[in-house]
Amino acid sequence: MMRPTRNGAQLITNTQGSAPGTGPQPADFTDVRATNLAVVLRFVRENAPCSRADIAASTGLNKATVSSLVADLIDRRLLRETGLTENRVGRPATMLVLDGSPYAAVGIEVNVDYLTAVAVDLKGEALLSWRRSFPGGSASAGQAVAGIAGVARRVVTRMTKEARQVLGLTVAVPGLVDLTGSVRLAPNMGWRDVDLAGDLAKVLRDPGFPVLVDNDANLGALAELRFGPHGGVRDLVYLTGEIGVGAGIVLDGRLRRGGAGFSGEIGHIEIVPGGPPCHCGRRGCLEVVAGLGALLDRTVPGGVSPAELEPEIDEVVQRAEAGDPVVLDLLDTLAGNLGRGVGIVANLLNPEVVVLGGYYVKLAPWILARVEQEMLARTLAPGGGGCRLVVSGLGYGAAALGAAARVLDSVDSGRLPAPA
Amino acid sequence: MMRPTRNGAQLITNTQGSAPGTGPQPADFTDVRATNLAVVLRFVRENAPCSRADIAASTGLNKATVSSLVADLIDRRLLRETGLTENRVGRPATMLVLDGSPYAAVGIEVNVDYLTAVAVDLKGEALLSWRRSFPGGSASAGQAVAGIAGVARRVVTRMTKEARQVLGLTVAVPGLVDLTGSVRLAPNMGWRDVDLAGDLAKVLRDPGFPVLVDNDANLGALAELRFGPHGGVRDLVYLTGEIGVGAGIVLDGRLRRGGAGFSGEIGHIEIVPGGPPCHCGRRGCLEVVAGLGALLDRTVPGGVSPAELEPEIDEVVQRAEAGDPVVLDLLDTLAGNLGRGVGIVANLLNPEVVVLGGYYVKLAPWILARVEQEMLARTLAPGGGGCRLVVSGLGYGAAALGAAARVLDSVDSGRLPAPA
DNA sequence: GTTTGTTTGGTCGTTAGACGAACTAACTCT
DNA sequence: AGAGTTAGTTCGTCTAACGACCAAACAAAC
Repeated sequence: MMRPTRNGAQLITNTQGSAPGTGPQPADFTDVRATNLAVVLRFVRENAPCSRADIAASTGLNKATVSSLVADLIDRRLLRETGLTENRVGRPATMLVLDGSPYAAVGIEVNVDYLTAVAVDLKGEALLSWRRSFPGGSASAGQAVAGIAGVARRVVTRMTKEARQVLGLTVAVPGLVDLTGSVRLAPNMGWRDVDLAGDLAKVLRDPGFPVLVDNDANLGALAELRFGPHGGVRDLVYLTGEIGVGAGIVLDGRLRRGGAGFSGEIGHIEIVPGGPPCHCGRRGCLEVVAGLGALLDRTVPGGVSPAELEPEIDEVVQRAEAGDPVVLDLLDTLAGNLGRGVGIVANLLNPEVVVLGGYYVKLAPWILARVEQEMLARTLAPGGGGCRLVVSGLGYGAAALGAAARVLDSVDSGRLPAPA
Repeated sequence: MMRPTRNGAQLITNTQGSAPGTGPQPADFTDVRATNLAVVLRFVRENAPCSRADIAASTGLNKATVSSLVADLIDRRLLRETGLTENRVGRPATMLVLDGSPYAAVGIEVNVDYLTAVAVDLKGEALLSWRRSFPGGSASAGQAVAGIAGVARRVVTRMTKEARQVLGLTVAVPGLVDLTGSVRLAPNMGWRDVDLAGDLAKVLRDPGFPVLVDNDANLGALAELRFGPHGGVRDLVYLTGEIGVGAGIVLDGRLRRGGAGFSGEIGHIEIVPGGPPCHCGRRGCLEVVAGLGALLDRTVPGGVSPAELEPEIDEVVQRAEAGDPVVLDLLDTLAGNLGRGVGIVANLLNPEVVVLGGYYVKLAPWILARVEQEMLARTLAPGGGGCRLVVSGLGYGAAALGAAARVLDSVDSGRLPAPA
């Protein structure tokens, strides 16, 4: 068996929210420990059930070190010993799995018309999945905060009843979210400069876990990265197909949020110069030529109300299935425009995978081929630079799931709960 | 004085070219040491001259640890003690500076018509800057490799004569370079699948230093990051203004190359649907509506020969200075199109800075304002999300300088020369 | 000049934690 | 039963950061 190379790992140092301009943090022994604990945790996540010996062989860590790390993780109730292996030569191995029972990660997705809450255990398995209607578009920001906090509280009490400790809460918002978790602009919600993370922490008064806020597309990308069928992909772009279009950008294995946290605003890239007007005041934005709001405006007489997005999409699907030439033509045009947007992404970022999410999933049978064809035709690198176009399998709760995944990510990168 | 927080630094672990899919590398003590050596080295680079006590106070490392690390770096001839401080209360401090004398980092920029070689010392100060004409467009790849190797050899012997050890050589190429340093496609050079890094290493037969190859825009971005006046910027995009247009993308402090290394191909994003044809076979690419090759085709009668790019640009500048309305109009159109490209970048990546490089520098007086205006008008985030547009001050050797910076980067991130 | 205070930088002992080797445990196969 | 194999633990070693202390070298106050 090949011993893995050990050339230059990146230590986890306590640089969570380090000020920009702060150079690289110095490291000490606790960083080594944190790094290795995270390594073992992630290995078990990806290879459960597995033995201490497996971990040592695959990671290159010493057997003794692995034993110590595993004991630590068991103390923290992150791992659990399960049965022994049988029918094998040699001493049977005690297998290890993630302990699903003591913790929960909570994600809430805020939308114009509804609010989705999910909780998952350490393994990422769903514990709870709620969907409530929610007057996000019409309520004030304060009311919205109260509504979100109410749901969060109910989720937390439910988890507490199951004897689970909540490790964190992340809220997904469709809009520009800065790096502090403050919503700078969310047109569909009618929000501007709402310090959602701060307000929520205040309303939940000392919840005992971190409260984060991020963009829905970013969190959708995290959901795909963790729960999607893309083994070990390090460069991925997720596209939300809602009323608007947003992108979540993962490069080298991590979300890239840009200088202020506003990356991924692909929806307002100009695709058709002089094209139809967009609510943002410009013309020909990707959102108006490949977004679903604009599509429905053209297929549904009398315009689209955000609250009724899903049934209207279903109607489009039915008409497409029935072969309605008007709808098929609109979908083909949409696919062409979307393909041009994907082509831009492929040229500029060269991701391994672009995932179509949201309602694009339902429309995939009629748009996927054309989108891919346009993307390939527009990338300089042969074969799109290896970029694959796939359809999300996560359904509509992707951002909420990604919000929960965000919590698990912080655990995986070293923020472990204290031992009992 | 505030003690810096020490919460979660990222250790340098020996993961230079770790296989994709390989999880995070486990860490051991040597990683801690490497991380801290790099921290001290970088601190001195940014704060020279400074004392051991300064380093300890600012980094949070223990004084004893700093002494040990500094001794190690002095052994490796990376640091040097200089004089003592005077006229201060207390014991005078022995000041430390980067030792400029024993090492050199070499960068070579390959272009269609010329070849630029630079060498810098540890401080980044230029030791040598050559520019040779070079029949890159007409020669075969093999001849080109021989030519590059020849120049490299001369630089190395020159450095050796000055008693300097060459720490590495990086070659900048205008084209698609994969992650192994193989040139997949360089239209202007007429190259396809040339394993430049491998071939050079072979021709230089065991040069004793690593030979890397990267895209010219990527390396331009590194040059801006290290030598440009952008203090501590973590998200930056560099645009090359040559015959074509390329982008080098830095996010969270590091180059992001994409899954295959082909990121940054902004030149072949479709800006004007149905626009003028591009040599790549498509229409309306940024390159043909904002590239300098296309500009010169319209201003210089009889088309442009790549070998004469600079004088022709100078002629455009003269005509612009003279107020030639045709040229001014063309430049304004170019600026509008370029601004749309920059707007795409700002929306998608939200960099703190976009740097215009190459020959855009000479044209800046006539294009900068319009480019910025278009960029701001097209970004969803207010104020362009904080994105500043600046002109490079590095001149034409930016990619070569960045190639050398690439070598220094690898030193800064822990790849230190062995002690004497 | 003497004293006092301040700052630098080094020494020494402590400690965390990874590593290697040896060892024990528990099984299968012959 | 014995040989072979694999798992996991124990123990001693070693690296390197850390805290405390100390001597050196200066300025300022007296």
